[in-house]
Order: sequence, then structure tokens, then C-alpha cells
Amino acid sequence: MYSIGDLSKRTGVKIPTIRYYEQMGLIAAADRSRGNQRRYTKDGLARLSFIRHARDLGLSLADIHELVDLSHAPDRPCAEAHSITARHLESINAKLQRLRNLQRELKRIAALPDDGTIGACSVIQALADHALCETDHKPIKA
Amino acid sequence: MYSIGDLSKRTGVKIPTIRYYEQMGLIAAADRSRGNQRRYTKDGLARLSFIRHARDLGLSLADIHELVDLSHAPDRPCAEAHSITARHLESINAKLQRLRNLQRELKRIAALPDDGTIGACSVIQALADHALCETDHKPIKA
DNA sequence: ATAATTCCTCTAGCTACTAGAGCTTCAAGA
DNA sequence: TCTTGAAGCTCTAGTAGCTAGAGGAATTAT
Repeated sequence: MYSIGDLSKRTGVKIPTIRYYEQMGLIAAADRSRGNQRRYTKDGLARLSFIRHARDLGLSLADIHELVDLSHAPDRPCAEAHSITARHLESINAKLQRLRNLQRELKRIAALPDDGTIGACSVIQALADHALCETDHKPIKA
Repeated sequence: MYSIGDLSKRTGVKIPTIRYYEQMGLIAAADRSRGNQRRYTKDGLARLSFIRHARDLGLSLADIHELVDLSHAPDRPCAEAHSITARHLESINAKLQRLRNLQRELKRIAALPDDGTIGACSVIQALADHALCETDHKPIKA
């Protein structure tokens, strides 16, 4: 049996976060000691590791919730798990694309000359006016 | 004079968000009409565009706050604006690196075979066990 | 003048946690 | 067995950056 602190050390998930996951229904409410402290089995450890790993991969708690539910129903089609992963991959691809644009634009802005004081600062100029951008990161309408 | 709705349409910043920025002290409290509605000048439009653009570039409201304060003090050194931009660029670089790792790992997981039902699903397996990862996106301790 | 639209303030909700107060329980040593 | 210090408990509130809704007042168009 693990205490909540043991679980935390082993998974790297902070104690309040574990309690939060329980409250959100991501993990089942743990058994309690006579003094009302949470006690976990190896199984509980495995479930939390699953969540931790999925979080590290950037999945939302909602997605993880679906996956957890799925993993409790061994007869459901694996395709559902596939589609959650694929959907997430797509959103990562989109984020990457956007971040690359931002990086390009910020590199350009950061390389602008230091014009002494703010009054003539080209960095401030560049931030003020999207029209000066070379990358179309996101437009301001009119 | 622009109403808050005009400002919103022109900058793409939603109305409640404009009010929120005012509340946070990012933009000065606008003049009011006799009926207590906000009225903005071209200057107010310019300031909001600045903020919008900086947000699009991913800067935090705290950073933008600094930049806005700076831009009101034309004699301060431009170097401060430079350093805020440079700092932000670095954090973007770090995010990019991390996202690339995630993308690689998720691509791998998404490409795993569909084993029929969840019971044997390799996607669930891959999510459950970090040790199966090829990329060191973030480790689970012990 | 009236109706449609926009605006006002205020409160509460979202994600995914994190921090703190005030109190109880547990584990180890004497 | 007693004591002490660490670790646990619940509950509330705070973080970023908005977003949504209630209930009512002002503005604009016809």
C-alpha cells in the first residue's frame, strides 16, 4: 500500500494534483486508512502513471478521461483510442506551425537595431504595427 | 470617436476582453458618453492594436504591460524592449523543441497497429508506459 | 415614437493546477 | 507507551486570460 506521498514521489505528480484528479473523477477514490488517509495499490500507481504520461504528451484532461474510461472497457474498439491520439497529433502539428511563424517573426524583431531610446525604438514600432510583419502570424482586421 | 464595438471590430479583440484589459490597467479607462458608454480615440485604437499584436506574438499580459509602460516613457532605453523580446524568443525556442519531441512520440504512437479491442491496444500500452518511448519527452521517476 | 441593437455592471465559469490555514494521523525513537 | 515531527486531511481561494450570462440602460435607425 502506498500513501499519497509515495504515489507522488513515484509518479512525479504533486499531492494536491492527485487529490484534484480524484475530485475530477480521473482516478477512483482511493481506499482510506482507519485515520482517513488515502491508501493506494500498485494498480492505483499504474493508473496515475498513465495519466502522468498522457499529460506529458500534452493531452487534455478531457481526452485522458476518455482514454481512462476506454481502458476500463477492454471490449471497446481500439480505434477510439487511435482517433484521440490522431486528433491530438493534428493539434500539435498546428501549434508547431504557428510557433514556427512566431519564432521567425520574433527573430526578425529581436534583430532590429537598438535606436537608443523608446521614442525611436524599432522594436516598439514592429510590435505596434502588424503591417510591418513579414510573416502572416495572425492579422488585425482593418 | 469609436464605441467599444467599433474598437472590437477593428482590432479583433472581443468586447469583454477590452473591458478586461481596462480593468487590468493595460489600457487607460476610456472617456464616457453622457450615457456612460466608452468612447475611444484613434490613439485608443492604436494602443489596443499594439496589445493585440503583441498577444498574437504570444507575449504575456505582464510582458505587454511592461512594454506599454515603456512606450509611454520615450526617454527610457530601447534596450529594455529588446530584452523582453529576446526573453520571449527564448521561451518560444524552448517550446518548439519540446513540441517537436512530442510530435515525434505521438507520430510513433499514432502509427501503432490497431489491435482490435482495447484489451490489447498498443496505443493504450504506449500511453501507459513511458519506458516504451523513444523520445525522452519527460520522465516519470522510478 | 418605437423597436432593434448595443452598451453597462456584476457575478461566475473555464483549464489545470497551486498555495495556505487549521487541524488530525502516522511512524519511529526513547 | 509516550512523544514528536513529518505527513496527511478538508476547505477556500488564487493563478492566466479570458468568456458567458443576467438584468437593465443607452443609442441608433426607421
